Amino acid sequence: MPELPEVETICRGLAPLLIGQKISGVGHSEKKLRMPLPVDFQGKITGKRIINISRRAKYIQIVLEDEIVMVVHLGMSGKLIAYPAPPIRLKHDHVWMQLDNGGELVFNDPRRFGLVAITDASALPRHALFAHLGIEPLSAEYDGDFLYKQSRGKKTPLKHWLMDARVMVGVGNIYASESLFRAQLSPEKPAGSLNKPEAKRLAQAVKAILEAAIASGGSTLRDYVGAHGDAGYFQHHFVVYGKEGKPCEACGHSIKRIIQSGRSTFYCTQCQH
DNA sequence: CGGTGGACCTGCTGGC
DNA sequence: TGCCAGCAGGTCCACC
Repeated sequence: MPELPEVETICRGLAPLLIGQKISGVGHSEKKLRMPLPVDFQGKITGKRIINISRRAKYIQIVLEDEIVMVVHLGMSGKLIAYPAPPIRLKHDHVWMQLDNGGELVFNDPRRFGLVAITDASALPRHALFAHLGIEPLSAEYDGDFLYKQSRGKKTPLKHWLMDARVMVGVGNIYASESLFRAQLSPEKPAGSLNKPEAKRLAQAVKAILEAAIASGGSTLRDYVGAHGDAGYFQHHFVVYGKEGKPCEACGHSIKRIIQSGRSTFYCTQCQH
């Protein structure tokens, strides 16, 4: 479901609602998520105060007192919502945490590709979920030179390469297509065939798309909502994603949909090479 | 090692 | 109206 801009939006929305609150009670379903909940999940977080909220890749990190970090990944369909008062239990609610201001933080995920984990802050970088993650695309180190070097020798199509979290994190199916259109690069072009100007264009395009999406509060397609349960609106700015058969806004040529690694890719065969 | 394809889930939509 | 194929914003793992 959510890519970097959606996760970032959720973190920014949750921070003022959660920081300083104490988790006074915890409940959970018995359904298996991508990973089982930690042993003694309730015991590990009950009574802890929330110190900070941050994002790494598509993971939400909720830092608790005593150097404990609760990690939440939303998978394809997850939501993490802070309610001002205890809500009615919904189908697919998997974890709910009462806060000492009377509110409740709820993780709901119909498809259960998401997860909730607990780790020590000091162990976080070496945690299996984080150890092999690539660069943050909004960091200063992410630039044309980086992409050029990383892509040498790679035959992988650009679209798939952009979504490889071992190279760079946060770019998913929507923003990969949108970024490649902006960079005027074909999703089928082998990553290793990028020249330096193309790599620079791609780095700038990815940053620009992600930043614009964050500024719009992310994209709401089916069911993504932010921390307050509200929708983003970057979907209205999609240029190619979901636009199969529609005219390219640059040249008027019909937008094409292809399948790459089992996922839909949208692009303009006239503008992108 | 690199690349592909499937697995993990539920829910919604569109075509018949 | 009902049914079913196809599709969905992610990640991991087995296999060639």
